[in-house]
Amino acid sequence: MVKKKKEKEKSKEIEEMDREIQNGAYSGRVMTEEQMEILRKQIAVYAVICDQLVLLHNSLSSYHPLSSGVRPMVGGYFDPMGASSSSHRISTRHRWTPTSTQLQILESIYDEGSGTPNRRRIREIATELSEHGQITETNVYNWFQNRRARSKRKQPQTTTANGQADDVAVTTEERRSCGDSGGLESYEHILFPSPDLGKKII
Amino acid sequence: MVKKKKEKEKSKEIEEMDREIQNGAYSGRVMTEEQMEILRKQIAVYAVICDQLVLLHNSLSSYHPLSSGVRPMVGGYFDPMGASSSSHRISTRHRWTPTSTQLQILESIYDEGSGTPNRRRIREIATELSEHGQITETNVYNWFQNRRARSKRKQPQTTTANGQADDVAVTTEERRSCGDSGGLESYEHILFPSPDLGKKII
DNA sequence: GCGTTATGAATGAAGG
DNA sequence: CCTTCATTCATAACGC
Repeated sequence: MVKKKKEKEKSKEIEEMDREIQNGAYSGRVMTEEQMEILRKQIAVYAVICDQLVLLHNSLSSYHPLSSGVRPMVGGYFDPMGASSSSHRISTRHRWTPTSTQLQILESIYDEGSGTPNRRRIREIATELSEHGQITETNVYNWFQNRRARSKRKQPQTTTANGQADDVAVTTEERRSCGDSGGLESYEHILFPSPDLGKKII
Repeated sequence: MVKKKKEKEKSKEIEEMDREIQNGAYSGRVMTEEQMEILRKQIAVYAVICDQLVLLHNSLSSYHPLSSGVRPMVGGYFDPMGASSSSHRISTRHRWTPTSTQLQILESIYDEGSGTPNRRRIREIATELSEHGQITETNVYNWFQNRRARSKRKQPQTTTANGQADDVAVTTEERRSCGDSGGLESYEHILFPSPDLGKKII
C-alpha cells in the first residue's frame, strides 16, 4: 500500500488505454509497455519463487523429491542442445541471449532509474551478470542501448487519429469480481489444462 | 504431487507465454484479449504453485515457517477489464495480416524505390493504409523490414552461384550461455519487494 | 484437422 | 544516440 502515487499513474495509463480501444487500435485490450514490463517481471518473480521453494524444500527435507517441473524457462527459449532432443546442432549460438536470470537483473537495473549506465557501471553489471551466465560488457551495453531506444519508440502509436473509426468488436466485458481467491480447486483447469487450453497454447 | 508429466507441459506453456510477453513489449503494447487471458492464467498458475509448494512443504516438514511474503494475492492480479475467466473468443487477431489492398499498396511502394522509408514516410503510409483496414505504424515498419530482408536473401541464391552455399559461416563464437539456474541472492529485492510490485499491477 | 509454408514480430548487434 | 540488418520465434494461411 505504499505506492499510492504509482497506482495513480497506472490508472492514468489505463484510461489512455481505454481511449485507444475506442479509437479502434486493435480488437483487444491494450497495455502500455510499462504495464507489460511489470507483468513480465511479475511472472519472472513467480518463476524464481517456485524454483527457490523447490530447492529450499529439498535442502530442508532431503528426502522427498519434489522435483516439480515447475522449473520455468531458465535460459529462455534458448535451450542449447536440450536434454530432450538429440545432440544435433552442438553449438550454433550466434548471438548472446540473456538467461532469464540475467534478464531480470537487467530489467530491474533498468528501471532502477539509472538511465545512463556509465562505462564503469556497465562493467559492474557485466561482472555481476557473469555470475549467472556467459556475458560480456558489450552485451550489456547493447542491451541497454536497445532497451532504451525501443521503449522510447512508443509514443507515436497512440490512436493515430485515423478518421475511420473502424469499430471494434466490443468485447463483452463481463466484470468478474476477483473474489476467486479461493483454493486450488478453481485453478485445476489452469494448472492441468485439458486438451483445450493446452492445444491452444502449445 | 503426482503429476510430473502435467507439470512438464506447464513448462512449455510458460515458455510460450514468455514469448508472448516479449512480443507485446516491443511493439506496442498491444495485446489481444487472448494473450491477456493466457497471461493472467499463467500468473494464477504460478500463484497456485507457490502456494501449493508452501503448503506441501509445511505438511512435510512441519517446522520451518516458510511463508514469508511469498503469499501472492491469488486471483487479484492484473485484471483491468475484468473478464477473468470469460473465454470469449471473439475474432481476436493475434497478428496483423495485411488486406490484399494494403498489400498491393505496400508492394508498389516497395518497388517504387524508396528503399528506406523514413520514420516520416512510414507514418504517411500507415495513415494511408489505415483507410483500407486496421494497421499501425509498427506493422508498416515491420513489413518493410521483413520485405527487404527476405528479398535480399532470395536473390543472391538464384542468380549468383557464389560459392556460398547456405550460410553457416560459423562465427566461432561459442556463446552458449550455460544453464544458469539462478542464484537467489540477487533476487531478494524482487522476491520480497515490499508490497510494491503487487500493487503496481493493479 | 494436421503438418507445412509464408510471414509478422522481437531482439542482439553493427554502423553512422 | 538512432537506424538498419540478421536471425529467430511463433503463428496465420494453406495444402493434404
